[in-house]
Amino acid sequence: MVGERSDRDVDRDKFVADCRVRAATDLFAHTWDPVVLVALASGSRRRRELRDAIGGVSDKVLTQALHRLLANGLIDRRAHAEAPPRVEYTLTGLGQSLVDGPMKALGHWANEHGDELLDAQERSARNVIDARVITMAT
Amino acid sequence: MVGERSDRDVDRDKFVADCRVRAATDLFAHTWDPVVLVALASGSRRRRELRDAIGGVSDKVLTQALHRLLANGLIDRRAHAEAPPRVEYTLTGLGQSLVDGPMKALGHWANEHGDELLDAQERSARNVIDARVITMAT
DNA sequence: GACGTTACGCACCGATCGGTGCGTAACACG
DNA sequence: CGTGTTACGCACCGATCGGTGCGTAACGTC
Repeated sequence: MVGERSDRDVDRDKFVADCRVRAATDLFAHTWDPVVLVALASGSRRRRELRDAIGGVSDKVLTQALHRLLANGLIDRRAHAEAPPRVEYTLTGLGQSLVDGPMKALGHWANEHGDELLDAQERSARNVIDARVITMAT
Repeated sequence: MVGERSDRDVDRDKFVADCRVRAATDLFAHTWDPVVLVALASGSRRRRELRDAIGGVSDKVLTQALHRLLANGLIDRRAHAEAPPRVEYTLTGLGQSLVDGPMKALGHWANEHGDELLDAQERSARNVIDARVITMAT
């Protein structure tokens, strides 16, 4: 969402209470962006290493994620003139601050309340299933 | 993303490093969900109040957001048998903990580093424009 | 000289996201 | 009895998301 900001977003920002926080939450909008950040939290990695470490990301989408993170100034890209090509991605100071602050807080919250969250999700999933069964039974 | 979890997600969870954190970041995946949460941080609100306070949300999408937040156990819904109908949405303990912890941290980060983020975004946007101008000029 | 590796790019695709517009049940008011 | 309000539901739509598959430039290896 961020990174493909259009001009009309300026208008939209008038309406939402705190557009700064909006810009921040948008950093989590894409599935793999936060995952890449935590993968880079332990140091710089090559593109292939990232892909393997994360697992389940398609090549194209990883590229897009890296492009967004670069555009947002959260990571750095260093290409070495070798063969086969070697490209290293690293957290910038900004990216590091995001990982150390909000994402760490999110991790703590997930550890403490993750079970509650999953329980609630399961419960509502069961309710949906129950409702489905009932409607099919009648 | 969460709330419409399919069965194959169980397979996917094997790959991603920390699926707890994934479940947490997914809470920010939908544009308006976090906004609704901060709107409810100051106390319970009616659906219409939410819509007006946020501004720019379509009626349908607000409903979907509320459904997800309910399914995730982050908010409560209390319907009063009146006319016109009156429905109050409130943060649950879980929702409150999410707002007080991670989202507050995100707010702090946005206040401190929001400008850096916007600067980086603007810079990359200008580069894209420049590249476009160059290609059009040639 | 064929083959593998790396880091991409590009075309195509189904699924999902968010928005618009319209309908509705229940009641209150004039 | 027509009008307004509230909290939805539903159909339709363009845009975007993430995935798959294929191509490629540059080099080392056998």
